[in-house]
Amino acid sequence: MSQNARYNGKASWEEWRQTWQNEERYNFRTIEKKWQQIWQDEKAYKVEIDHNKEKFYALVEFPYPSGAGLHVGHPRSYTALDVIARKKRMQGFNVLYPMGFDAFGLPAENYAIKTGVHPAISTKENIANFTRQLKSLGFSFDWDRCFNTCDPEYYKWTQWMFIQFYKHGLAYKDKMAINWCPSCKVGLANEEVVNGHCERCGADVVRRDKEQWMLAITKYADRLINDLDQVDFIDRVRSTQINWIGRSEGAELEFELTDNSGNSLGKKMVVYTTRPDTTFGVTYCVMAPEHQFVGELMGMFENADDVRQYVNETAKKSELQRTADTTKTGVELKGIKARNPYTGALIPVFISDYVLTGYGTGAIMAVPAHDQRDYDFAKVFHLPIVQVLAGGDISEAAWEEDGTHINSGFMDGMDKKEAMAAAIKYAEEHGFGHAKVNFKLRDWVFSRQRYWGEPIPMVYCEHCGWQPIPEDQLPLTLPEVPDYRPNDNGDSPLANATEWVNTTCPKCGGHARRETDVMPNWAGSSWYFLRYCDPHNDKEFASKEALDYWMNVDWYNGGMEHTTLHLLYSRFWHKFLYDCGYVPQPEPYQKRTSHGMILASDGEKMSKSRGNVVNPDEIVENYGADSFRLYEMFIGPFDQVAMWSEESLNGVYRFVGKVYSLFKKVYADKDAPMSDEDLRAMHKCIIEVTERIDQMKFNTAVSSLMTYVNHLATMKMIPAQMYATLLKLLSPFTPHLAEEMWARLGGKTLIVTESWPVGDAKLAAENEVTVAVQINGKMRGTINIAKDADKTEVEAEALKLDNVARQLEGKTVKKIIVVPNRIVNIVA
RNA sequence: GGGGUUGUGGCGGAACUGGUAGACGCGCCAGACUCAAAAUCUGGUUCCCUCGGGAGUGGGAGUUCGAUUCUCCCCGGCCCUACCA
Repeated sequence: MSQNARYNGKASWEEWRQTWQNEERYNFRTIEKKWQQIWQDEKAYKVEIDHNKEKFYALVEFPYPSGAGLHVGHPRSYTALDVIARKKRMQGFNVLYPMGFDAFGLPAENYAIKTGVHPAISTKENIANFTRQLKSLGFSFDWDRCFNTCDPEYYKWTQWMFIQFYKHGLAYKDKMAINWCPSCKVGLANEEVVNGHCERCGADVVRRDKEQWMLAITKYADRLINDLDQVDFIDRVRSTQINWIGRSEGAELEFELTDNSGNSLGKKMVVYTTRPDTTFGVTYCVMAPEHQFVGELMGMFENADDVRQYVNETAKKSELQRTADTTKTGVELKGIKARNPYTGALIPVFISDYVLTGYGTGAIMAVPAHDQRDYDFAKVFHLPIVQVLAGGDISEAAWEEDGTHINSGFMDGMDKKEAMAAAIKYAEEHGFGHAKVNFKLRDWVFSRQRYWGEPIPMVYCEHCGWQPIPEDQLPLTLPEVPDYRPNDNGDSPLANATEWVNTTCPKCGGHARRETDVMPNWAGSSWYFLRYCDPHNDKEFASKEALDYWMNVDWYNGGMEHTTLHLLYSRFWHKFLYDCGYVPQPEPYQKRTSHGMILASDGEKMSKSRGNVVNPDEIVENYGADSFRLYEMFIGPFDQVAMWSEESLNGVYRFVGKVYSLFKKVYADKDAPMSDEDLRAMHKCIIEVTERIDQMKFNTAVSSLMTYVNHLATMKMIPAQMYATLLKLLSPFTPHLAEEMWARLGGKTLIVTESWPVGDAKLAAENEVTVAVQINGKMRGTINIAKDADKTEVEAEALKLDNVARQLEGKTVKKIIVVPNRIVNIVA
């Protein structure tokens, strides 16, 4: 290591000392820059595979490099895992803590449309700015592994993986109603539609048919739920995922369609229900207006005009309009009936937009007595309501609780479980139905009619159909285009790059056209953690050796907002690669935690429009990176929302200054003795900080450090060991300060390379304890007594207290409860 | 409607498997230093009080010698999701 850099260019520690020994204030500006330079020059955080060491892979969600720069929310996650990574490193682990950029995305493209600046250029600038900001915070990333997803060397593999999906039949093209944003002129995934609005621009989303590439994530739905048992995800992430996948068990039942007299029309309407046991309460059926039978049977309907009109109205409605208004509307399909397969009864059939075409079979059997939506509909259309579950009063509302079956033929008297089994058995025996599991999860719409994304590596040949481009021709790079605007037909800007679009079929050599849609921005982030293992590999996305050594990710932290999208997609993607034999484990992340958002001091989300955004650069400039980091760890419970407070930040800043100034009291003699009390304070701090970092209780870990510093502050002189221990414990939080003071203390190596202190519980233990004395559960005083003192001795001491004697006057002691080292409760 | 999460001083928040509620920090008050201010340092700081005490962790009940912690009911905040049959 270059001693000069360490000693600010001086030849020796002694010479260097002359320059700072009279310094009053902690000059964080120069000191932080100095250490960042040293870490960079010495590649202090670079890691390689080392089979002699246990690995630890810490991961945070890589940012989208927006033009706005780093948000104070980013460092909450980054600092937390930096603290964990640094501690693990000092505990002897080979730690991989990488950073990169999720660089494809709409903002860069929208910016290009506005200004004409190519997304590649603005993205590059933004990445440079983000990198500068991240480096200014002293994170221990291995920068040699940094990459961004819009680099062809990276997306080459994203495209390669898409081809694997295609080859395994999991990528397919389908014409389907998609969410269409008329403002962005882009198809959106369900997940990108927020309350019927476009997630990005807020415009009303409408439905529109479009040929889309789809990824068959639903084929993995069961495994995405079941394999959660193999990993350690915090409860809310786990339950959110399960909820999103939305598994439900029920049955598909066939209802034969007939004319008014009960003559079969030769069509069987399949409905999905989670309660086949309630079929005796079915009084009508409903199909989605888009259901194929509606068109096919149009000629049968006596009120065909009304039906057509309703179908048209529904088609025009946006998602928002369709879901916002829960008043039931619909039209009866006059002229046809459905036959209840259990009872043989003929019941009316309706169409209504409360039945969705995308879930189940797009048709339902309605049980108004026991489903509120059916109940509401039945009230509007004056349909009979037949109770089949006992309990409740159905005169006002549906009874949605369980109850013994009544009016249910062979199921009478049964409970839910028995009746479900009986109903399904009956359906199977009579050949009109079977048990069926359904999911809310839909297949992943993988096409975007956009420019700034990975080109989908497929060509269409009139003779051979869709063909993947040969893998040795990857990457298929984005062509230059004159205009980034999607056209009103919904075609991608790539459609205008005629030369690029027209190509030859890899199979027959004839004329073919390239796919002009690009991938969604979730593509690149679905496997980036694999690339970190071996980022410069140009033969494979990562070598087997690297994947075997580094995977899984041991600890992944990120925002709750990515729980349903990124986290689910990347788990699916990884499972697919696992099935193909490309990665060693079925799950990518061993442990997933989530941090709370940082709100502005007014309790609102930080936003440009509110003008309450805190700029990290200013914080670093005014308080220093260490104070910033430490404050973000101290701000509150890590998993909960926190409000930014510059006053609290100032308190932490004072603490940093205090640690600096305590150095003046440090004994030159390293072997100076410590009192039992000092030893106790030190070991207590070691134990608490170590435990609390592991539990992500960073705020109380910092409290422990503060308590320890308060102890040091009361001492006249501080033994070097006590101060050195403080620096080591502090180093994950405030690495610059720790390095500087470590060097001033005479440390010849980076504190990063030192080992983490080990606490001794025996030394941390008090030998005298304060025991509370209560009478009837009320505090009346305390006694100081030897630890683990004899019960009778404790009782005797407690009774000796003046206050206790006074309170007990005229009362008889019935019982004395002694909790060792804690409490004495006298019951009188 | 469904799911999750949360409610403790003036504020952010501590409190291990039920055992001295308010750690730590902010703010505030007083003192020191200063012509003064900032910065820094020292002490105090849940509320009420007749200075004996009393009340107190959203509200109400319960279990217990003892409840912020466990059980039941009710009220509120925040986040996600939503006509998913």
